[in-house]
Amino acid sequence: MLNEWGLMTTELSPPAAGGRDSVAAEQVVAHVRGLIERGALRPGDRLASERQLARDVGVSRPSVRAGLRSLAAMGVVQTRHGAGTFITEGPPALVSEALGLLAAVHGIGFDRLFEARRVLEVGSVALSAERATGEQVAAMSDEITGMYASLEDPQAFLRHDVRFHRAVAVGANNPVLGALIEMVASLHYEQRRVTVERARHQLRESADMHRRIYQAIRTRDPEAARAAMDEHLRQAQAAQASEENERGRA
Amino acid sequence: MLNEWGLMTTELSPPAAGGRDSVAAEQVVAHVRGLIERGALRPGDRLASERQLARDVGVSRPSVRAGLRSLAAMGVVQTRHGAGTFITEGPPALVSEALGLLAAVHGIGFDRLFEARRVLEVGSVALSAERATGEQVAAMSDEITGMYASLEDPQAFLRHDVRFHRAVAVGANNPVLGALIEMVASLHYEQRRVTVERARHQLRESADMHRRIYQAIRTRDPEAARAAMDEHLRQAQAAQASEENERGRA
DNA sequence: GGCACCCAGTGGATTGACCACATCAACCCA
DNA sequence: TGGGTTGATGTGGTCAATCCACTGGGTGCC
Repeated sequence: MLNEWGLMTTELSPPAAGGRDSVAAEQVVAHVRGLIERGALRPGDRLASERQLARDVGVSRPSVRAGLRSLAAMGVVQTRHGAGTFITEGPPALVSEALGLLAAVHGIGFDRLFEARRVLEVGSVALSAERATGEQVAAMSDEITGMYASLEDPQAFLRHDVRFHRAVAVGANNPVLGALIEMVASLHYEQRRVTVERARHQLRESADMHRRIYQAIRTRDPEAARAAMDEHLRQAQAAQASEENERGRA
Repeated sequence: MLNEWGLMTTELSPPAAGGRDSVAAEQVVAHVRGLIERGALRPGDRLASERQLARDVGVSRPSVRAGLRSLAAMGVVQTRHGAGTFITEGPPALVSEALGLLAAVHGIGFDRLFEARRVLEVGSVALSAERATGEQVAAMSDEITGMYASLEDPQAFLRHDVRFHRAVAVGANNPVLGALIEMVASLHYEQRRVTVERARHQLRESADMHRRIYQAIRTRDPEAARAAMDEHLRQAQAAQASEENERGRA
């Protein structure tokens, strides 16, 4: 699919992307992809055993394992020792480890990651204000309530925070945006588990901020929702940055 | 790292040893990740040979290959037969095949993909209007010029189209956004190579549209840039959708 | 009927061997 | 002397055979 570089190889700009990998393993990937595209494999379904796949595709078992490992690294399948290999279940999700490694390789700072998240979530909240169902809006409301109820428990507060943002993404009814947001945001969660403890006194302010976002969605006002989310994330980014600096001095 | 496992294997003699999942290959990934995070591996660098890595990490060569295959599937490394394994060079990029498979598994339509791209590019063009360097703006201008010069050559036009959008993403100076946009947009290119041929008579209109985006960036007007890009992509999405329908009837 | 156990099937990992490819240096010929 | 050829060497790609660890369900015992 991506191999049509005939379009773009004209200059240096595009990723050189030459190295075509192993044929045998790619045959396995193509085989599974075919089954998926034909609808023969759905989320949660179990693939044939490695030994059986080897016979089906006509390659050795190590090659089958290589192909399945590629699919697993892309988050398409999950393997359970002794049980089998299964199409990944649950909401569409990309492997955030890939983004983490990409950031490490290119020395990408936390601010750039946060900025990308802001673009995604600001766009997403506008869609959510336009088309979130009553049920989805109610789910957001629940998390806001949970935040106000957890002002003395940072870890619980963070849990509701995360789930509110997830609910907003779900309300946008776009699984691609949802997967992208989750991939970027998941790189923040770990760090925030630490920082939220020291931000105890800011929890009320944060809850108010989230409530403003919620109300904009509730009243179907995309522009207000966009503005509120933008302000919230800019503020959160600044807070995280100052935390970063303090840790740097310590 | 190795000592830890050495201890465990000695204790493995009694059948009670606690189970670990798929360790060997992950050790390789962790090893390479460590080298990257320590700055010992930079883009373009060659990793140690598989046989050497096997000795370094203390696992077999197939396990090394499994780990490297995971990293390759995530786009972190590229393997060249007979030459070695290298840290992926060029601008930061994610593997779009993963997104394609994700879309196939969950039956995600083209409109959702296009919508995600719109969110990303609209946000990106605003940043680009704020902070693109003179050199970057000039690069965009070149592509606009190229588009007007290629009104009779759809394939060349498309090349400039793609490169203009890339230039805008680069101007945003956010490698994460750039990688995300490229991942989503690359799923469109293949299809557009076909559709652009039949849209010959719309090329001038498309060029005008792009020029409007460019001028908004040139005059440092993020809101105008955002609006122009939004309109452009909504229109492109609609055009593609109608093409889709026609192909369905044919 | 309930429980423990066992076993067939599955993925995980290793060894060893062989093949295909890329690279470069030594070589040979013009 | 110069340039093309060729071979050695090291690399990744593939395979076969084998054993280990785990899961899940069935079987037999209590």
